[in-house]
Amino acid sequence: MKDISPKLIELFKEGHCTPQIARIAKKLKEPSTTIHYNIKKLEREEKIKAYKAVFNYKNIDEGTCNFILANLKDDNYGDPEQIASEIAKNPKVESVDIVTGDYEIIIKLRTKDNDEYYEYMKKAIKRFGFSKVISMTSLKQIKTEFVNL
Amino acid sequence: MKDISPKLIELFKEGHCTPQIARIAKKLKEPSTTIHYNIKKLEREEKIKAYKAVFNYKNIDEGTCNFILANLKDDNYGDPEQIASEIAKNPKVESVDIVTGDYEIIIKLRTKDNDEYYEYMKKAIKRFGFSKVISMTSLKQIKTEFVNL
DNA sequence: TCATATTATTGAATAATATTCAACTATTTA
DNA sequence: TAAATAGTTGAATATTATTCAATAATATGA
Repeated sequence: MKDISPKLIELFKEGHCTPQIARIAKKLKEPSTTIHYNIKKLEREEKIKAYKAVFNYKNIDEGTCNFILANLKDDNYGDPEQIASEIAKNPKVESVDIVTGDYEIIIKLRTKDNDEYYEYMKKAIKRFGFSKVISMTSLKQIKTEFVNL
Repeated sequence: MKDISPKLIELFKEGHCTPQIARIAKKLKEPSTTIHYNIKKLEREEKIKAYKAVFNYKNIDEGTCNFILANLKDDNYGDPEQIASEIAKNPKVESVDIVTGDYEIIIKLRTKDNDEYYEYMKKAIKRFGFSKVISMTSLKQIKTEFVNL
């Protein structure tokens, strides 16, 4: 047995997919060469970043989802981008934004359960120098990544 | 001229992509039939929801991104899911979650600019019966949908 | 424990699909 | 309005996914 699934999930989170030209062509009632041309154009213009999969996170051991609003300690206040890039490296982190308002950073984090979430927070507060932090746990996800659940 | 791009972007937001089995096979150094089998298994088990594109939103007229935290008026308080589903229908809405904490709903909204954002808010507050609302504008996106920008 | 059933792996054959190409059309530019 | 550029398209080709059948590994149950 070759436990390939976790590797596939990892690859699919970021890319390793490709457009279905024939199906789109049929749907839009255009020749597939026309669709092909237009997709390549979108890619050339860098409008498309990646082709990837969206998961039923409950079914892949990432059933817990939290929005974390954080402030940085004064030491790091000047360079939030650097910190944000570090945060982004974690594969459990779905998104990282630097935002306006009472908090500087919003992290969307997907973990297996509350234990894993707690472990993340414990380390993150120390490592990234968060000062004020609040979390909002997603009780119900209606739409993610533009996909209705 | 056939202005196909907007239609493609719409389709790619939700799906119309497919895995690149051959490339994954090469990467993982496994036969493509093995990769194929394992992907189909993930789909059968409903672990994969969709295959879609991620965009450089700045390049597709969705350069403005806001996190909206909202409370519902007492009238709707009992059925936030119904409201959330309505909110999710808007293609500018990337995600909708019902969450713990001071606010009931988090919306991630992508608009062309602040004007479009303002128009959305004006209508949304009325239509969905938001009471307290705060917005956090994303000044810099480091990672979205698991994809580093 | 061992027989049987189920699940997983894989190479070879086939079917489906993307890609290239060249001719043509529409649009933009100067 | 001529020339250049960008977009459309059918036919040919190259890639790739899919099916299939054989085999191997693992799980199940008496």
